[in-house]
Amino acid sequence: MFSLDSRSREPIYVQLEKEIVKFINLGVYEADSPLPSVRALATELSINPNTVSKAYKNLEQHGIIYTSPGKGVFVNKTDLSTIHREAEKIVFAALKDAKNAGMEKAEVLSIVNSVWEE
Amino acid sequence: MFSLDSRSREPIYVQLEKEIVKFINLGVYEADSPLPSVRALATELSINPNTVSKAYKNLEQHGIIYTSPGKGVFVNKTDLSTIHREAEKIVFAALKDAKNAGMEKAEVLSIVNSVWEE
Amino acid sequence: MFSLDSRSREPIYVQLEKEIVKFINLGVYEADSPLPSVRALATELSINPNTVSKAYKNLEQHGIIYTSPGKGVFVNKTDLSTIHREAEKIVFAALKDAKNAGMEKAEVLSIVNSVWEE
Amino acid sequence: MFSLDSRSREPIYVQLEKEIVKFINLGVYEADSPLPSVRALATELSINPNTVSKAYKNLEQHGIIYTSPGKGVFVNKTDLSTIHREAEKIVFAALKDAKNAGMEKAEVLSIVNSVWEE
DNA sequence: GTGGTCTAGACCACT
DNA sequence: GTGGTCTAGACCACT
Repeated sequence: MFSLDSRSREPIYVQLEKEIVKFINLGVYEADSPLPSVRALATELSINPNTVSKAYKNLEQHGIIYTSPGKGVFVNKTDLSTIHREAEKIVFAALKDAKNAGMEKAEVLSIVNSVWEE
Repeated sequence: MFSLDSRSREPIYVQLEKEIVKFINLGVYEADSPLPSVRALATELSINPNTVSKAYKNLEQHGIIYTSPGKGVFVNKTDLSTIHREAEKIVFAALKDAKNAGMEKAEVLSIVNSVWEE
Repeated sequence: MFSLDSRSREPIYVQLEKEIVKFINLGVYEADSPLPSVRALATELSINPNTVSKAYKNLEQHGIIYTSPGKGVFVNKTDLSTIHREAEKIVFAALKDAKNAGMEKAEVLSIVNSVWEE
Repeated sequence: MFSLDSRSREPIYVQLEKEIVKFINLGVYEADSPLPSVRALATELSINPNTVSKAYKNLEQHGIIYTSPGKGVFVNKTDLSTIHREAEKIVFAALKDAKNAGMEKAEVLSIVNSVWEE
């Protein structure tokens, strides 16, 4: 299931959001598939229900999932454009910082390859 | 001088570290050049001396600068290998996340170009 | 609990770091044990939370503890190699100074015995 | 002449004191030998005269040198007992810390040998 | 509740 | 003048 790293500095709810988006992209969840309930997921991942709630709420605001009160949480028809735009911003910022830190274009390209060739 | 964005989510001391590294990479500061004193820089940037101190201390731990209490802060013979390795990690993580978020390799390459061609 | 000497020339945060490492070595804290919270320890030791934070942050940089913001501070799987190397450097420097100050090898050996025989 | 390291965290005046004591121990300076004047030494070492003054003053308080107003600074009949006792304290403290940090007796002995065998 | 960031301000050692 | 330590206190994000 979703893998989280409690030792990481990245907030748990952010990790969880990324994992869910990843699973949707991998096709594990299709449109209208149900996601685990807040309680169930919290128990399974041994984290605070508030943390799951926060992740779900954020994903809902991005239009990635929707909640049907009394029924549960479901995956939306996949429109990942907001997620996309955010990812672009993050990549852009990371690359700009890397350039300022003296990284060469060739280095970045080799990292890009290592990530996308695997 | 160093440009900071107080409204950014990124801590001021982190922004300051990046700015200083950038300036060193640009050749503005050479080995053994003095950096502005903690107090002077704090006044100029309208931030607290402790915040400047924190940035300087972190840069010192990365071996980028050295500080002589009573004399000031100086740029080290530039060994940016640790900074390099950190930048690599950050870029790697950002790209992995972007891939998981559904970003295509072509998209990243175009971002890489936009950053390095400027 | 941890004993500190506010009149010592040694900074409180350094004393605190040494005390914590000592306790870990004594087996008082095992891997993943929680350390007292920043606030709790500050109150108990009658020092400022920032001072505790500083000690914790340094120990984290040495890989001895890890901290999950929102959850607490925990002992890492004990890899004390960096601490070891630092202790070696300090001992080496102290002995070299002692030799230069005219101390005889026999004297040092008797000090070594007095420390390790207890 | 005396070697100082401006990058070290150890105050310059302390380094200077140690160097002078070392030279006396090595027999470079005998009883009643003149030491360089404050000004001359400050110029030669490119440091602040106040720093030299401070070192001389401390050595005088330890009975290691004496100043003859109008004549200069001279080495005393060598009674290094206070220096000795201080070195002992420092070594003792360093070894106690090292023990608490998990260092084994055997390790220390090998360090002792490496320092005294050379 | 938890730790992280930042400010304001004091005091100290060193040059 | 310089940086280092420490306190007091506010505010924020995360669980």
